[in-house]
Amino acid sequence: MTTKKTIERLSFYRRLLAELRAKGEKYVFSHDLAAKTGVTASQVRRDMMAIGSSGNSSRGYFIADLLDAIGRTLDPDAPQYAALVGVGNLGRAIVAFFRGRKPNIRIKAAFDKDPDLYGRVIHGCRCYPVDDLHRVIQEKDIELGVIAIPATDAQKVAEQMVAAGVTGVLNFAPTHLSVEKGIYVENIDLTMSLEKVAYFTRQQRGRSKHANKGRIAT
Amino acid sequence: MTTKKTIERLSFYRRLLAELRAKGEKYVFSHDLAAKTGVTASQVRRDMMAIGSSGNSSRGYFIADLLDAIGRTLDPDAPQYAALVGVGNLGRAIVAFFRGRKPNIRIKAAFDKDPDLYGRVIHGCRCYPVDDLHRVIQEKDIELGVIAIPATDAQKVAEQMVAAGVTGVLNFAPTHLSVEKGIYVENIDLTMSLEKVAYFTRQQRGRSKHANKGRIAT
DNA sequence: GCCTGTGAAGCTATTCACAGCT
DNA sequence: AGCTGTGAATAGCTTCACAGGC
Repeated sequence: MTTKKTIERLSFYRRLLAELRAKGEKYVFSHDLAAKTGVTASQVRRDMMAIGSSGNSSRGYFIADLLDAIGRTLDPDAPQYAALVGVGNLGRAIVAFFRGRKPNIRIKAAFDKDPDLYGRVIHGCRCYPVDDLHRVIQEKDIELGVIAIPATDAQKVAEQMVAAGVTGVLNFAPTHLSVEKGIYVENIDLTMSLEKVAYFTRQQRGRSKHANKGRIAT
Repeated sequence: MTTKKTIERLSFYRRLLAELRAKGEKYVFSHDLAAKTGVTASQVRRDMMAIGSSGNSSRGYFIADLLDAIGRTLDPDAPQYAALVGVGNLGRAIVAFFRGRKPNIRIKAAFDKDPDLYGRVIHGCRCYPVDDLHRVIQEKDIELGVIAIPATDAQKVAEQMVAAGVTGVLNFAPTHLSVEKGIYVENIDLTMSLEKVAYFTRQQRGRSKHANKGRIAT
């Protein structure tokens, strides 16, 4: 089975592999990839197994094969569209960040309650009033939602999105979204992450042994 | 032991508890907190145990006690300062986001290689050239770093930060930072998170059973 | 000799289930 | 009756270690 943690690492390996390919490399050993991504060699091999990719004892893994296999797992066959709610500082940064990055996963509409934004195009993405959320999501065939608004309004917006047909949400609001089964929610909580860094940094003051290095943000 | 996952949940419980307190509530049961945060009641009780907080069978947990105990665990005794590198869209959003949010964890300086920014104050945070990184980090007694620059430059900047005395890093660059033991690194990878949402959303198309709800971004 | 693929072992995290309290 | 605290059970994830291949 392709588990959550494996999916995260695949996304990570892929970037590395793409770099290697760009450098003209053809093959890679599990321990190379491991060293570059900060995981163990066994882990890399297990992950490759999980996506049905296999290497060869003398040359390691064939990079083109790996990239194909990872693509088959991670990339949608048909494009998937996302809508963002909350065109504040964070929302704009998110739109800018994803612009053109993944051709098959695109933020196609942005919503906000500030009327000054209606009709404006922010980093290539058109803004709509939240009232049009249902209509626009359905018209544009959007299935992913990105929530970048204060915690107080997040639950309501999530419900509206789901009602309109969204089945996966990336939530930046520091609150638990309660949604029906079958809707996938991924949370990114900036405050929590910073608190975590601050906490473990304090823990490590002095005794620098058994370092508890954070990994890929899961 | 207070493990990584527990720390994440504590940060989360705290927000809920603060809201409850604001509403005038005095006590809370583990299953209430559980329902509101999307974890199980046992989990809540285990977490409270981990920070040495205990409840009472008839009223549940005393909210003020929990908040104290969580604060003792999560909050630094003395303020901890952070520096951000990369005053692009994302960097600005991060600075704006944290501004005034945690009095004891503050972003005190921002660095960028764009000379137009030098001396400017972005969302209350002064910008410096990256060349001044070492000096400013030492002068301002900064121990946390936030990296919001492209992957290509991230490793180099991380090394400079560590050399200047930073011991914990929040990394938004989609790359593995290789740092010496004893330095804590927490990664937030936006591309990966969106890919993950897209992936699991596809998995759930059709069969909506055994929903694989994402939790707190770990 | 050094690599992959993988069963088995080892860890870590979560949930169960129930004794004990109020 | 319904809650907390917690040993024991379970589930999930990672690493070990080694057989087999080039």
